[in-house]
Amino acid sequence: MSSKKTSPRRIPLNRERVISAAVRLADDSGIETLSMRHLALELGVVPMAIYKHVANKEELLDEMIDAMVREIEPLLEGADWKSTVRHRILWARQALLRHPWAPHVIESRTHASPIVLDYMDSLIGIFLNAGFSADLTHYAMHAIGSRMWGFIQEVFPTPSQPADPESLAAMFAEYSVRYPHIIQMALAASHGNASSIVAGCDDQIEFEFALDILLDGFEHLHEEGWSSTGPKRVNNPPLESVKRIKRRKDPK
Amino acid sequence: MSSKKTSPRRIPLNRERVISAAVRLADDSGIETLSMRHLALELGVVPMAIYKHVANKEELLDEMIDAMVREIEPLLEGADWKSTVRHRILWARQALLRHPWAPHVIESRTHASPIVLDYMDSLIGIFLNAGFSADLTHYAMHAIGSRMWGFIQEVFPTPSQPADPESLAAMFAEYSVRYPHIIQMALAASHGNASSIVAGCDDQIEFEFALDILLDGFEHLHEEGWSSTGPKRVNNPPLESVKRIKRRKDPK
DNA sequence: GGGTTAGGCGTACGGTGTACACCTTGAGGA
DNA sequence: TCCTCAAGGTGTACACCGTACGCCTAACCC
Repeated sequence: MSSKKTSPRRIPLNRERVISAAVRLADDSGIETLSMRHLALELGVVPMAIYKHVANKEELLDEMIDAMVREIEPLLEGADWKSTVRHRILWARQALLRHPWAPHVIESRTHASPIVLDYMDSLIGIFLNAGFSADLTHYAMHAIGSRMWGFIQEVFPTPSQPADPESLAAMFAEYSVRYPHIIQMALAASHGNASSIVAGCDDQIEFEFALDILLDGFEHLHEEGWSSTGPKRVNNPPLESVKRIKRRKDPK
Repeated sequence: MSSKKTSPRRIPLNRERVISAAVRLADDSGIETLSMRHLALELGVVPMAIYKHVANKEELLDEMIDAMVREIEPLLEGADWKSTVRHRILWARQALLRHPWAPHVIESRTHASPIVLDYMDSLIGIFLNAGFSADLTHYAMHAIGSRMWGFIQEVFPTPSQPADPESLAAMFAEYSVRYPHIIQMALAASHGNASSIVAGCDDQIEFEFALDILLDGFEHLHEEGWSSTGPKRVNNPPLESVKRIKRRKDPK
């Protein structure tokens, strides 16, 4: 057909193609099936070929997180700190929802890349530019924790329910006596519909619930001149939060 | 020497010994070196011998978490809900600090064991018995997230610093221009001592900081009759938190 | 004393990340 | 036109992992 020169020549791999293929593979098939061998298969290449573009798997995972962070929208200008932070984090959440593997990978990182540091720096800057003390900003950042990346740790997902109705009813009955509070709470979450207990959670609402409690808390502490070494001066009767948050010993 | 009957007979393995050896190995050498082969070596036994007492590694990890949860002190009676929850969680934190591997393992669990469900049920019970609606309790539990286990997600730990002073100074200078806000915050955290930026964090204080903001937030919402479907009736001018926390669309 | 069985042993398989040596190919210079 | 060189794909091999499967031994019970 065509000349031998052009047709069988494969377009060469490069770093970007490796990374985007890894992201796509993790998006589609889950992070647990992302092995160097699978990725190589996907790229039509032998496993070791990947190592010509990426030092090792850890570096590949680092790059995947960078790619995700780059999807987070830039700051909106001119708004107050609270809605700026809020929008930023909810945008991060949108980016993260496209990549379900991201929380797990983020948790396994041992260091932050420049891209990640840029993101954190700009988030910190929102607080500082709003007049927050560096002290309070520091604590606020820790309190936000993984929320700054748009996720919270959903440890121990709700147990899987049996499919057939009768064993589901049996399980429900057993749980009702052994874990009455869990059942009571779960029923409220699913609006009293026992058959859809698991489906009752709305991740977005739950996420914003805790986020807003924290932002409101930061706001109060900021207004009252909070400091980690104890309240400096409090004109009004101190709020519960100000009384509470100070140095403490172990619960023992 | 002694009779052949008694001396060479090894005390047989059992489930408890396997689990406690695994916990000890993870405590001492880190979770990443806890392989079935290493554990077998530790027990003076061949790897496959372990499988006579534990179905597989996942079950072993489940049991390790159960062992950790059992170390959490029982509820103290008679106190108000807030300090009960607070003490409970700070106790959980104490148990967890003895086992640095626990957060990572907890995150990797796919289902909750009866022991874990017991713990969650009793925690939920504190809220419900204090008159919290099941609705608010549900959201509060999600907001607490991994804090109920005594940890928060410290994603991206502070980058490791070079040991020798001059390259540390160079790194500091580079960071100061590229990540000015991070440096400003870090300096405050280490009380202005640039040489101990990393050591500046006090995990316990940070943990209690966010915990107390959340508990105070729950308290306010409870007092004001919060509901996930919107505030039912608010006599006083609504707090910022009440105005804020209601159904919202995506940030888009 | 014969059978049963709990529990430790040995081998083997398929998976992983990746070190290392080799080979192919296209580009650039003489 | 030929040689050289480096970028990049290939193949083999190693150490590690979890664990399936079959065997063997010792203690116990009838």
